[in-house]
Amino acid sequence: MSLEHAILGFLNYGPASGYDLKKTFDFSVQHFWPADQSQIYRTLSRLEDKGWAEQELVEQEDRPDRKVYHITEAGQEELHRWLTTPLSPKALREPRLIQVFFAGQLDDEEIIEMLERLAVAMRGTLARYDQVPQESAEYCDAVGQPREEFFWMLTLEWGINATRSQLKWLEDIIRRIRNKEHPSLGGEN
Amino acid sequence: MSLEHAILGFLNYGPASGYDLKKTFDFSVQHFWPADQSQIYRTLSRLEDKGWAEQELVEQEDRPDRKVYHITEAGQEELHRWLTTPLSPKALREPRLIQVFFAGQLDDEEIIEMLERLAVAMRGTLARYDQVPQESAEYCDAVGQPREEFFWMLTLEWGINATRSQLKWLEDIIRRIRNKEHPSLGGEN
DNA sequence: TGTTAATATATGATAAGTCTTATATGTGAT
DNA sequence: ATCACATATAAGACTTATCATATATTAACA
Repeated sequence: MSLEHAILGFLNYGPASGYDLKKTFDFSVQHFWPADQSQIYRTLSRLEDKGWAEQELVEQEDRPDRKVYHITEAGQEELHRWLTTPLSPKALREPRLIQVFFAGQLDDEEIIEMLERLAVAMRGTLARYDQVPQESAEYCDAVGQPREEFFWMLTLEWGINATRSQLKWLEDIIRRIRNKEHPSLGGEN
Repeated sequence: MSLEHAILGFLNYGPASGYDLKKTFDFSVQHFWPADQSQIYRTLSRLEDKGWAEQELVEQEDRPDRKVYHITEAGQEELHRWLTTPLSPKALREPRLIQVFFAGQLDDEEIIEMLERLAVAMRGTLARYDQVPQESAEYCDAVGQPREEFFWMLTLEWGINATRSQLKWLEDIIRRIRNKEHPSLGGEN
């Protein structure tokens, strides 16, 4: 399971509470792996059950007590094992492509609307990617590991690259449909 | 939920049983939406509960009886509604990027191994994409709708385009790491 | 004769993720 | 004085997906 290992990955940088982790997810990997708050807490206790993390209660006076988790040796081994294990292709799902696959059942105007909406969403994604380096700069500084930062930026590059190439393709498709370079609804074209 | 609507999409081409649908999924959308057999059957009965599909028992003498499902008017409306509704960005998950994100925790050899393995998987995906047109030709002929075929081929193009651009990016990264253009483990680079 | 594959459907157990709500405290703004 | 917000954790209900297994029939194959 990916969330388990993503959490182990972050714990390997240093101890953290569920609350910390939620924030970390939201400004680092949120664009390719959004994490639910309650799922983070549940996963943390599962990590403890498996012996991959240990809990430490940190009492606070002005705020609610924190449960800070540390990665264990077994956890580090598991993280390393997972990082060097290929993911099954079943893990990959593209719900947007299902919409494209069945788009022929819509009329041309609706299709163009749908594809334009996809394009708008992608341009939004690209705009958000521009913000990520600023947002995560603080965290990068805190961790202060240039090697880590290199790979974080790689995932950003991946996202930007993938989104750009998909957007280009999308724009081409919209153009082709606008030019009626496709079989029409009910026609034999 | 995407599986529900993907099934509605296929039922909109014509009646089908769970068994038929499993085969249809396996040679059409399997590369971006693998479907579990038992999940297909459960989803079919859910579609019936919701009034989006109707069951018809087709008795057979030499083989087990079939439960053939037809889409209803309500089902067609729901399909249309879904096709024209934007998907939430939460639906998108890239487990591979989690591995890249934490790759800095591996040593350089392991990273290159991991990335090479990703590249091999992607080349395999590209090779499989080449087969899809042949595999689905039979189904396309059966449905005989050139408009549908156009959009099916679009999803293929999308997949090929996305995989190619990601592979190119990956190869560039591997080259950069081989050239030591990244901060080293434990170093201050 | 026994085995495997294809046809056809389905349940049970489990895993993983989402959405809502609850609880408790402190701070700053209106 | 109250309202919203930040800090902090967590359970309940539900949805969706996966994995293993069960059942029943026929045909091909060794």
